[in-house]
Amino acid sequence: MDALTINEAAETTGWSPRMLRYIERMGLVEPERSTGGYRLYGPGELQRLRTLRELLDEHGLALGEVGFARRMQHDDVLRTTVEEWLEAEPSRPAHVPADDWLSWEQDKHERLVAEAARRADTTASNLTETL
Amino acid sequence: MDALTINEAAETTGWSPRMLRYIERMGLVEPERSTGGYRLYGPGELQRLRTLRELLDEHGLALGEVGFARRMQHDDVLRTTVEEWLEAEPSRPAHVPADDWLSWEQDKHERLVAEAARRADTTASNLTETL
DNA sequence: GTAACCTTGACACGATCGTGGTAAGGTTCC
DNA sequence: GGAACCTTACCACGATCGTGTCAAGGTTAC
Repeated sequence: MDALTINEAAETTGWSPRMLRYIERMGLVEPERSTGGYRLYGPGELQRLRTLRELLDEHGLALGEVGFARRMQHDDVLRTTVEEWLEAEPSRPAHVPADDWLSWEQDKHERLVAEAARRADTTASNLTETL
Repeated sequence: MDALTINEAAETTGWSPRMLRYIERMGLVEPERSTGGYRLYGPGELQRLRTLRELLDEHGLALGEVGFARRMQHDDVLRTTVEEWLEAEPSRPAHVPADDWLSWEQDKHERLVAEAARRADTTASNLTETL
């Protein structure tokens, strides 16, 4: 048998059986089922469960957040709507008189992007090291 | 003065003052400050607050979810890592031995992280130009 | 200069999340 | 056919989220 039942999968992945059902219910890892309804975890699902744990630990994420990311990826309308709202962040209606405000927004944007670059850099080297 | 204080902004947007502070704390709408520290909501912020309400209502989202989307947008490593994990979901190569598949995943990880760092860099210079 | 407004911080409280347990019943396999 | 496993469906419980309210003190504007 090249597929594990839920307790075996729990054993090798470190998740509890309870959590495996929870993870499935929010669409993160959905194993095949036997004819009788048993969950059958193949190598792909097991690998996915292990990397899911790393994903959460490394970035301090919650399961619900990954579930939301998945929802955004699958729902085009949701994704584009959220992205549009976020892109309007340096919100600048054409007729704004305050020069100060504009330059401040500019500064903030520079700070944010610079920080992202810095963080991306350090984390990247950390990751390639530990691999 | 063409900017509203927090209570006035609450009045016209339908959010409570408490919620405006909460929204600011998770980086969704960050108003300017007066010299004395008062929040000053300009037309851009007010518009953003109203569309935020629509965004939540239309898609049944929570503030924390939009905050997470923003975090993903600003943190390139986080975004690529989550997207990579999600993309492994649907068409996992069915007959590839587990070892091959794993190393293939790791290669992809390295490529994506390196790309993220590079893009964060170039995007920064692009932005400062176009502003 | 004072009334009205704002600031941060703390306590509170229902709702949801992450997690465990248990019960009643079906499946696998020797 | 029976032991060991699985299923779904509940109840529970601490932690966090979304939101309100209050207190002590600083700011604004007339």
